Amino acid sequence: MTQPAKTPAKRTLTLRDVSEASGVSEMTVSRVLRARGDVSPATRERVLIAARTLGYVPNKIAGALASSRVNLVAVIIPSLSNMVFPEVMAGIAATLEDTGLQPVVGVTNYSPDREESVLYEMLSWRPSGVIIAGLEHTPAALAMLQNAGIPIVEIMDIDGTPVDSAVGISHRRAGRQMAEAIIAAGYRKIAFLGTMMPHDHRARKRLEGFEEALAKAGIALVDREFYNGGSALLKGREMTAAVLTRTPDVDFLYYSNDMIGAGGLLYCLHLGLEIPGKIGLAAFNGVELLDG
Amino acid sequence: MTQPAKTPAKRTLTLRDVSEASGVSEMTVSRVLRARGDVSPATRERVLIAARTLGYVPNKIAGALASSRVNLVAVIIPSLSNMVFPEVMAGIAATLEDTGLQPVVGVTNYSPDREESVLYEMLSWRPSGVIIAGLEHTPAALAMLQNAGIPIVEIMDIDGTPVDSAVGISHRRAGRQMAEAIIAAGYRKIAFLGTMMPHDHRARKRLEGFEEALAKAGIALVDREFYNGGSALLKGREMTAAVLTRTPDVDFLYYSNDMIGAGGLLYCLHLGLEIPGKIGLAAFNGVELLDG
DNA sequence: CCGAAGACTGTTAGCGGTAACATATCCAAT
DNA sequence: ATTGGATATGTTACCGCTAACAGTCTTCGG
Repeated sequence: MTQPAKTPAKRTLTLRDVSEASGVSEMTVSRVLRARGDVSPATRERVLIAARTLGYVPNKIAGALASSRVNLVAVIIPSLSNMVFPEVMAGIAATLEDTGLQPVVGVTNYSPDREESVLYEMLSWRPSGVIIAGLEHTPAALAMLQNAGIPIVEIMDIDGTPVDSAVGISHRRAGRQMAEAIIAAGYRKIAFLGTMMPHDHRARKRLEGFEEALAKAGIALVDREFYNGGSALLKGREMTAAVLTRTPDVDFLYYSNDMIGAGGLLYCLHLGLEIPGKIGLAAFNGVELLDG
Repeated sequence: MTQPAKTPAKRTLTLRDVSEASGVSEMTVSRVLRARGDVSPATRERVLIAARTLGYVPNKIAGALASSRVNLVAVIIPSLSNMVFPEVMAGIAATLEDTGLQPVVGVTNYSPDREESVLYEMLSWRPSGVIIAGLEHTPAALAMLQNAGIPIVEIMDIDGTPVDSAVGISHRRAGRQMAEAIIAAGYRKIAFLGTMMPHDHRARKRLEGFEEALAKAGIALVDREFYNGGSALLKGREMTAAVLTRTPDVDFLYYSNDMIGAGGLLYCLHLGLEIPGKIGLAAFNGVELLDG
């Protein structure tokens, strides 16, 4: 079986190929391609042309091993199906844009065990840093984070103790403030509609803060409806229908996330309910929508 | 400056550390950790305990270099802010789940140049395969894909020629069928609301197919409204308002994506427009919503 | 009791780059 | 002319791990 001359047996290219094609040492090629150290313009040109002609793509695996420098940042989040996370990703990507760092996403599906294994997998690529959502981790995950010897940033929550540093908001406080605003607006028959995920600690903390503030005002939730799965308009409709049927005198619907909130809003409009007169709605996270 | 005995200067651990701690060769440790080859149960146990005690995390960079095997699959998509893409990601992740392969996402923001550089960056990690959205790429990107020597799958579109293999739907045909259905339902004053992204080829093809079918029925769009940016409820409202003001007699609104469609639907409901009597709406992609 | 066939473990030689140092070259300053 | 210091390029020794092969030690049939 012969290869046609035009397809030269396609071995993957190495620095050596470029070096031979341009008549300089591998080291010089390496310097050109990384724009490091002094290389004469003429040589640089020759090398670049050779590399481009051959279609050489550097092998970062070898480079990273040799230099023990990796331009990757591990980003570990619970999900992509709630728009908050893609938004956070976009923010991270934008920030890293001109640092030479590259985010690599890992998704845990709100499972602590998956978080642990995703983290292990990511750390085995020796990233320069870790950005991870939340402050709650398995003991093994915590140990890995502590021993990784790289910067660790825990995001989107500050109600707890960070391994290294944490940025984000207090969800407990957000829940409290939401409750206070709702009470101040005069609503009293308040229902909660949101995620049941046992491991969505941020949602849990918001609800805790919310109920705490309600309790302080001597109010309890008149109804609550939980669900599993991503945030979706349809879910919001269904859940709203369920609550309105079960508890017709409810006067406020508090959603744990924006998308089901929007679904609920759609449903209420559909029913012709007067908003915010007859019934009020609020949700957390806020796709830019509002002004029901 | 001395280190306290408890914090032993934290060098990063290697196979050698585990090998010394368990009294076997590095090779044997390697075999245990990869569950490859024969190792006696007793030895395996000792090694695993040592590894766990030390908190050893293998270095995949070195492993990949030595074995030239990488368990990564590059996934290149235009955006994360349109829910289609996170959904596709979830599907890919689920499929790869038990193959030992791991998806790595790259986002291009619909820019061909960014696609090219993201691809370059990804290929430099020598992934086992590439999954990339769309069939339109820069010449350089095409060359890289062709020369990578790994499986390339172009997804979400089949209106064109794939480098290797393509899976997805024909957006041109989808656009045509949508138009035909709308015409069949009796609507005639049809407006288009959607993305202006010059490089969203799928949206473009849908619109082309749509107009093609309209033309065949002797109909032209009565209005069109374009925008930039992610799909968002608010945008849908604004655009819908603009169209309804500019072209009051419009009887059908065709949105290029589901989220702005939902925003438009909200707005129409808000106005109290009768749907689908007075005005019809349709959108592409479909977050599970429907039944306006 | 010997040799062959497992079963287990060790040794050696890279994988494809880069850090660090060594070696030219060339030119200005003495 | 000599020298010192840029400037430009090459050499060497790994980075941490694994493929391939080379033992060593049992076990077992004849």
